Amino acid sequence: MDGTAMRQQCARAIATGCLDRFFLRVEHLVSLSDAERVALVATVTNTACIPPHHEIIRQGEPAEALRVMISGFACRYKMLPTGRRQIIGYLVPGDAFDVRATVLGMIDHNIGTVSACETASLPRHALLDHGLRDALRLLHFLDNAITAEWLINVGQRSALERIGHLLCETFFRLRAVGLTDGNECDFPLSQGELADTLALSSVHVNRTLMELRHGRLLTLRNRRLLISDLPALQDISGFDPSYLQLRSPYQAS
Amino acid sequence: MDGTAMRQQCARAIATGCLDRFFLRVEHLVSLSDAERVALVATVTNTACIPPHHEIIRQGEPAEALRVMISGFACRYKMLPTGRRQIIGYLVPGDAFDVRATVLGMIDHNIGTVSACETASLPRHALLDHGLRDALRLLHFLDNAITAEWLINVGQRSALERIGHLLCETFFRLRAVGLTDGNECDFPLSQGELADTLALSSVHVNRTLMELRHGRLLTLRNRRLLISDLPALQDISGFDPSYLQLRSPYQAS
DNA sequence: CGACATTTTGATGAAGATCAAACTGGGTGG
DNA sequence: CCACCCAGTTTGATCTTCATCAAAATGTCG
Repeated sequence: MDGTAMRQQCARAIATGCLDRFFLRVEHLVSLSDAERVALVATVTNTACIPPHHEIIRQGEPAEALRVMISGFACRYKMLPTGRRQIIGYLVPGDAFDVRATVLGMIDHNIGTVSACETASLPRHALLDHGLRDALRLLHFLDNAITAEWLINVGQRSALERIGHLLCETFFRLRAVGLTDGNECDFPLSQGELADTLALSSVHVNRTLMELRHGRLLTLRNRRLLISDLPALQDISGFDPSYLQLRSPYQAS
Repeated sequence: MDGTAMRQQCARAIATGCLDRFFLRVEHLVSLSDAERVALVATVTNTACIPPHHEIIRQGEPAEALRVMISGFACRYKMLPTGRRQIIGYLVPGDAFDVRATVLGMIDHNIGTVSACETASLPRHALLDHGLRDALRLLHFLDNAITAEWLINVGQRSALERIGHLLCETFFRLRAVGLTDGNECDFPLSQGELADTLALSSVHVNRTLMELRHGRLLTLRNRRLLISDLPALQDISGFDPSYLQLRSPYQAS
């Protein structure tokens, strides 16, 4: 159950496919050659497995390499002196932890796992390649766009809309890296975590989820999300995927 | 009263000091040589004066140059289909409109003036200089950090804390570019604009401002902000300026 | 099985929204 | 200089959404 031990223990070589989701993600933005992909996989210095509900990065900790999600869900968050927590973003497979860390040498928020996660580390020098450098910049722009959308979500939308919007967003992001199965996907967030994300109480999240279920829009059970009527869900939650910058087959609903 | 006409009319040469606030801002992050500063001023292609409450950039509009605020307040915002508006950031003198525009060729939100504004445009090629390129990257990181802080503000803080936090933030930002006068500064936002920023109703903003006034923390009158007790204001609003990345004399309270 | 986290349900309370109207104050034109 | 206008501010009354508190039900995993 000890995190450090667990990480070391799991730092076995992960198959060559460890960056596959990352490549899928990146190729929504730029094209990489086979040679570039192979070279990049070769630079992976470290892989780690982290158990669920475990802190990976503490705010301000030095972090020069770029870490990439291989599998699992993690979240960025900040704590307030009152003990309240605001989750400011999710990391899904293929996402980079924080592109800024490669410049600033640290991350200005905490990152913790939601489900069990595997990560890979790319050393800074591996990121200088032109195509990849551009892609990372665009990925960072995207983080930005998502945070702004969350601000709008929390600021202007009702509980029902907020939940619907987050579920749409996550579904689209997972679909973009090939992690959906029809209209289903993994969704390991507890209602308490949803609450910390959407600035609602977990009780209200619960009641709103039931409302969505009774409206036959979606079911969220056993860490699995099934969206029964995506267009309707997008409609009631005001979700427009264009800010996610996904390539066409995934862009449209 | 017509904006386009007004812009053309005002597109006179603005004195060589037009980037002074921008340089003050940038030099919190990197050092520029005199030569670099002179060269940069020489590349300014356009200056404009825009009247108050006027849209400058509409979402998606092409915008390749980097525009910089010379004077005045402007805001970034997005509209929802319901007609509600969320302001997602403010631009004060010395700020760049949107660093991403120089890469993406467009801005993904609207920008409008709050008070009358002057802006300068720097063509893309002028930004390749190494020191400045780094600075722009850091400025972009900063936009990020501010947006995340706003998400926390709207998500987790009470009306009183939210208003106090925004006022502290703005005061610090203005002080960093030499636009404060003791514990006073210009603050041209209406209560309705504060409401759209903080996700509150303007009625509630009004009542909360009075509460702050009665608590002898600050006065906001005639578009002018006077913070009577900055440490106390920071304290009640949970404001920690470190995310603004300002150099030391302005860093501490 | 038993401990523990998570979900569900109920009852009550509070922060802030909404609606409506009066008041203020600066700017304009006569 | 005054009358007027319009935007913004202030005040009051009422309503809604969501938070909080508490406890029961369900599920999970060693």
